[in-house]
Amino acid sequence: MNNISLKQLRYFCALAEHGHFGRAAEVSGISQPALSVQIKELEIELGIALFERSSRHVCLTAFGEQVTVRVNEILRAVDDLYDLARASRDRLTGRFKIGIIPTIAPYLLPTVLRYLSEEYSELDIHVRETLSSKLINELNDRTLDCAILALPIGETSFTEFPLFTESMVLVRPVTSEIPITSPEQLLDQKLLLLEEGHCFREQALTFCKVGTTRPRDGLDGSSLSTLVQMVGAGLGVTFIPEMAVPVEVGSARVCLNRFRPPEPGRVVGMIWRKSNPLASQFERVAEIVRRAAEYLRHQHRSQYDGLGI
Amino acid sequence: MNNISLKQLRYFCALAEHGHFGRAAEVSGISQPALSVQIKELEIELGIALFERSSRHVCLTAFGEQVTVRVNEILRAVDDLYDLARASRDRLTGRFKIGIIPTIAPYLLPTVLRYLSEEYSELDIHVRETLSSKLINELNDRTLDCAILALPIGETSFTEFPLFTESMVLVRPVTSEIPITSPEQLLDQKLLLLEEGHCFREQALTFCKVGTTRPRDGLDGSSLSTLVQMVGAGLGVTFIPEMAVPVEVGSARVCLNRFRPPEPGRVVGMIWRKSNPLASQFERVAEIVRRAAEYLRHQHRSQYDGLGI
DNA sequence: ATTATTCATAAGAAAAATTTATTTCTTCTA
DNA sequence: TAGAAGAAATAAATTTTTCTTATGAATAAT
Repeated sequence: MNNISLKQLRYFCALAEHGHFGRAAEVSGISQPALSVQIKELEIELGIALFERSSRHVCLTAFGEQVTVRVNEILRAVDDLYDLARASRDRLTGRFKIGIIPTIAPYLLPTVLRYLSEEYSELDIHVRETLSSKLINELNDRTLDCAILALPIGETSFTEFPLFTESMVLVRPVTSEIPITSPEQLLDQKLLLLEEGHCFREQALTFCKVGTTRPRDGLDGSSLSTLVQMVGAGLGVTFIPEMAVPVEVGSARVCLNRFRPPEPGRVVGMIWRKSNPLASQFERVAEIVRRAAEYLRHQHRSQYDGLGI
Repeated sequence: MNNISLKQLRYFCALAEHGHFGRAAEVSGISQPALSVQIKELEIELGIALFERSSRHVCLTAFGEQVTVRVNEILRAVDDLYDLARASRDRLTGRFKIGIIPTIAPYLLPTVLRYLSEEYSELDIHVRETLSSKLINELNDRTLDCAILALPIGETSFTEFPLFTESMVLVRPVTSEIPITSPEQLLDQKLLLLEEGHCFREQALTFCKVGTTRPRDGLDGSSLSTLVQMVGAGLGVTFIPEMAVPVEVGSARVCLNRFRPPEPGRVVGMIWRKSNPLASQFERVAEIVRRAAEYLRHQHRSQYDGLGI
């Protein structure tokens, strides 16, 4: 019930090369008898002689010659594994699946992808955009490697890496003259929100000190873009995250207001499974994402000016 | 100074397939701890994790996935070695180098090659035609696998396999009316011989009871064909081996005479190194050569009729 | 003949792989 | 929330494999 071993194959190559048991053994760092035995074992295992021994020379049989070619390929392939490992150890390679929530994706993703592919040229990046809860499931399923979403998640199996803090901005019709005195008051001005499931919805409601359970009046939008357009049409007011402002507020006839500190907002971060062996690599990835976000924020900071509430 | 082993790679594949240490171990016919240890060793050796372990699942890392493909190829290549061995064990394959002396080659070779390639379709046959002494050197050098020549050689390191006995035939000009009473007498009729080195020359001289050392008169020919043509031109007489008759005696104006039994002749046989692992195969080869020669002899037996001396 | 070279074999030693038993951690359940 | 069950890691002991040293046998060189 024995089997060919790589050791035997390496010994075989040494002997094929040197044509001399003693020398091949020396090169292989073992004694001559050890080599003799292993070669013999290999021949027994294959059931056919690899070498022709005579007192003066040791040389390959025709079969041995055929084997040499193949064995060299095998050993090269094995050595390639080491190379592959070395390459993978230092830098992320292969497929990399990143999840991101819809209230961040459109604004952050273009820059992040640019930054990432600059840093990891060989990385095959796949993006999945969906709600936090699904991202978390997919992370647990190993369908995703990491996800960018609002912290905290509160699962002990994940590492949470905070990227940046993002303020909420109030979006009102340009015609609106009503002064705002308190967050709660906004509810009376028809607060438009994202559909159930979006964490940003919950964050907005929390800010307004309203429980999630309270029934809404059915004006939920499926995207921030839709919400802003609705506000522009005078249907109500809404919040959007700071980062969405440059993209969503352009054509719409709305005005923006920042809040007085402490501004309402959320922590956006990256998470991954603690058990993922690439965990250490992910910190580098997260850092790149952070820088991408910082760059974006810097770009846009000047483009609008809000009034404190 | 440890190294990857094929065992580890097989275990790796089992685990990659089953995603469960216990089950993979069972399939591999070892205990779970043994598998755990070997996988860990492999990961340590590569310096990077192959699997992501968590309480519920064991699954490949991105790196592990890359490795799977390569390892499968490696294991397949190793298994191919077994197949190759099995194929080579029962039948001769690969390159097969056969030597043959010039006084046999042209007559025997076409038939032998046909017979051989019929029997061993995958055999890559190389032929070397030269003098016995060179053939023997090349056999010792392992440049040749076997040789067909006149026996005996008298080297203990070779196996001598007799193929057939071949008579010498006397070739005289058709005009010759001189009766031949003894072999010695032929020398006076200008005996034409092959150049120094050809064993057939020595065999002829031996028959005429003349030592090799005696200086010749410079009419040596380089081939049997030349000799026969010279005889036809009336320059003398010669011997040729029986087998050469159908090829060499056609256009030439010569007549042939067989000798009275016991006919002079030589034993043609095949030799190979005793140490060659394919020795057993060579007996089969020799048998095929023998059959080829027999066929030839049968074909030609009727084509001429000699007169006993 | 004698010596040297070279591979094979044998027996004991070292190293590696494996087993059983146990621990740790997580998840599932009552 | 305690406890049981499942799964992998670890530990210690054992078996298997590989290796080393010593020796033998065959052949070639002196």
